[in-house]
Amino acid sequence: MVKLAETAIAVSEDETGAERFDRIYCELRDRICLLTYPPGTVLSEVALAKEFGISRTPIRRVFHRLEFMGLVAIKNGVGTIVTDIDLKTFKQIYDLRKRLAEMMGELSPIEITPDHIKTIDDLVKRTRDLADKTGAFDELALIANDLQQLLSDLTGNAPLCEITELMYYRVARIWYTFLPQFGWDKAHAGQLNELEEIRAAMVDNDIRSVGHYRSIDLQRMLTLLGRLLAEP
Amino acid sequence: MVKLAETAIAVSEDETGAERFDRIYCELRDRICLLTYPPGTVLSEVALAKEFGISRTPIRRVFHRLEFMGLVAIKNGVGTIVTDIDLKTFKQIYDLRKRLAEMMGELSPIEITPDHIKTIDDLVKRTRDLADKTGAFDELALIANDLQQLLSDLTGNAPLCEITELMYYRVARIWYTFLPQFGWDKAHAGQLNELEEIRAAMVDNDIRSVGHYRSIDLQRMLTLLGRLLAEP
DNA sequence: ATGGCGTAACCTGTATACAGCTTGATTTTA
DNA sequence: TAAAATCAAGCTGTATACAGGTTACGCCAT
Repeated sequence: MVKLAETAIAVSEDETGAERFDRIYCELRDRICLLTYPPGTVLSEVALAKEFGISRTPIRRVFHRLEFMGLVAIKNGVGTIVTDIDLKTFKQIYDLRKRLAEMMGELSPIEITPDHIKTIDDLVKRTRDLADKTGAFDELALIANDLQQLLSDLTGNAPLCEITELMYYRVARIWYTFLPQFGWDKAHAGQLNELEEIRAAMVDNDIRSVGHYRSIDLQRMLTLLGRLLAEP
Repeated sequence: MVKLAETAIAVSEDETGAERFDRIYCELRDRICLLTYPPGTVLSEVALAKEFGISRTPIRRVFHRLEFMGLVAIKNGVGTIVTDIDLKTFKQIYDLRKRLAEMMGELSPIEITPDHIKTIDDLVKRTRDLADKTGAFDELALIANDLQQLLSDLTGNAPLCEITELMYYRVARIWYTFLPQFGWDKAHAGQLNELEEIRAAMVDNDIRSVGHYRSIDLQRMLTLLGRLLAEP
């Protein structure tokens, strides 16, 4: 059973409409990214409406947002289907993300605060604690999500931040699909290595290097993947 | 009276739902970008529903898309308001667009076809014909839109193409706001110059230079704007 | 047995009534 | 007179019934 971040959050009584929209949107987005809904899954408006105790209308709004994010395809008369990504597009997005990562340090960089350091320290610790927990890929994925969130906070150029997140969530589930094939030790070591590189750059208040390391790690991922696909 | 591209297009009888959505979306997007609906305008769901002869539901879908594109802000109980952009965000987007333009030639560049040359030739001609038509800023804007469309066609990396367009439309109306302040001759000469530079690069089948010139012109725009804002 | 057709089940799309929110004008009250 | 409360108008948000599209199953004819 996949543990979802939002599951534990109690729904407040006086939740506003926009808040509820965000809550459900993030919930479904995470379910897709963590493969609770693997590619090809048909999502039902009525079923989800019932689950969240509302009508189809707000669910449809969330669906259209997910469609715009590229996570689902809405087909009239058929259903709303979790999308898959072909390898060519996957590589294109990774190439793009590498460039966007480099830009993080170059376009309106911001100051790194102790809070940021605290966050990255926490992520490093969480990852270290997973060392012997072979196969906990879902927890690795949650850490990756939080790292992306941290990098977003470090991105001073708001539109750059926005499209970086867009591209991250668009391929997150595909990355997650391949993760187990790398083997636990390699996957875990890779994540830990990236976190520690980024942490070191953050301690030096060197955002440019943060982006640089991120970019290198994306390339590393591409290389690993290429090797994996070439072998069999 | 602003001449809109879609206005002349006859609505086909057997138009599918998705086609109608695109048609209305493009129509409203252009109205916003060409300042038919200047920033601050309150758009009415019922009025537009009546204009297009449909109910509020599909109009609402278009509104939510426009909101996601950053062109309107939907406020419960108030209305759907055409957004404005502060100068800081404007500059951030231009900085970003400069980088994205450079990438066009570097990420999966495509071959330039005679059709592409034909399109740019046409744009150059249209611009030349405007030389003595002082004050035809709206036609200049339509040409700028078509140029952006052409550059999208030349972008092999699909996600890059997508976010480039996103950023273009987000600031297009702001650019259009400042255009008259440059004076007709300067605005017209600038546009023509960009088109001819890009055309020359295209004839050489040199996409990298196409992106480079685009980037340079975005910088030129920023410089002009900075001078304009510094003077008074 | 098999090919084609019709139909039922299920999906999204649309229209519409109603609820909830915001705002500003109007009325009431100190 | 001024300030506060009230109300009305207009907006978006939600729920729901119905329309339209797609698919797959089953039936029938060949």
